[in-house]
Amino acid sequence: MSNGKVREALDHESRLQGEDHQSIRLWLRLLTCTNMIEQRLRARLREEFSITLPRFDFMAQLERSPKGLTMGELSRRMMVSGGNVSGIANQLVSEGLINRTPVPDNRRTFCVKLTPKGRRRFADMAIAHEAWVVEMLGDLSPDEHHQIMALLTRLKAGVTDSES
Amino acid sequence: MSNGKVREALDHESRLQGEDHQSIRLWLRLLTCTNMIEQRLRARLREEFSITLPRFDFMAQLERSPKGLTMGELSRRMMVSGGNVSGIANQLVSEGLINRTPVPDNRRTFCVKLTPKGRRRFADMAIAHEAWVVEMLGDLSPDEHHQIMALLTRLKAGVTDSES
DNA sequence: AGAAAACATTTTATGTTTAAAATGTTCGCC
DNA sequence: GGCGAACATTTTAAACATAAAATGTTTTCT
Repeated sequence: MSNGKVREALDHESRLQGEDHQSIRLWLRLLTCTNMIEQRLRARLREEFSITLPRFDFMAQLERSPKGLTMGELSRRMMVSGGNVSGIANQLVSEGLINRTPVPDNRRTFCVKLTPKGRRRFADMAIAHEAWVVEMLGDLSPDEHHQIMALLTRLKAGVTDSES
Repeated sequence: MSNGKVREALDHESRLQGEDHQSIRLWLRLLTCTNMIEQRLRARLREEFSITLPRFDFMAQLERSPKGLTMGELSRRMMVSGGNVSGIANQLVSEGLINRTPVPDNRRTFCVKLTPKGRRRFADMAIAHEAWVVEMLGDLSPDEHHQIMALLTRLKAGVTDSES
């Protein structure tokens, strides 16, 4: 955070216009954009497919890894706690959309995969989901897409670096 | 969503490289960045001040509107459901950090404000919170800040427009 | 081999979030 | 004035999320 504290101390009043405040505004803007999109997707998935966003995300991770994933890997990729993944998995298993098979050479882990039924179900949803995202982000030109991706890459790296 | 469905039908395989997929990737990147920052802030607020992020956000909204806000307005600004705001408000009232006063000419609404105690409490947290955000986003130059803000503004507008 | 550390997952308890129903209030309109 | 629609909020039930403890498994070290 370099000079944040110093400026805070020296210049308490004009801080509201300073570059520190800029970071807050950027963070809030980022949060707003993400929340808007997320809520829209959540509502539509519920309306059209009666599914929740976490369950959809879970299935999306598996679709992207046809060979299957462990619970821990799913937890890491979805950035949620292990217990949470465990609960969602139970529901999807009971609906017959995924299965948990033991791994021969490591009895601690499960390999989680989409069932054929789960794959079919997900395929339908994915087409609609992609269309919704394209509809929301489609106003940006390919060039703008590139720019914002590049900047978010930089941002992500900065956040990662800043972990103590 | 323009030509998404058409390309899907004509070119099922190369779609993975297409511009539709680009939108998905951008959305996922956005989500990842936001989640990373959000989880970091959530953990630190809990460690240092034993407060949750929603409660902090609630107080931040009130700090920004010294004249007070209604529950509905808070719900809209925080982009969470009304019932949620109601629950958080109850907790903050019981801790003496906010108060809910009836509005004379409209008995449906409450005017919610920070108490002096709430204002003092928030001030401490806000300084630390701002430092954390600056630490995470501070790697970006002022120029990059501007660019990404401008692009997110465009993005936000596009999302808003696309609501049926 | 056997103890201890590390690991992967599940369970438990607590708390948050949401959608939808319920409650109470205001406004428009006849 | 009173009926009904729209409004603001709270309550309720179900889903989701987390941290911490518990369970069972593997690895490491001696």
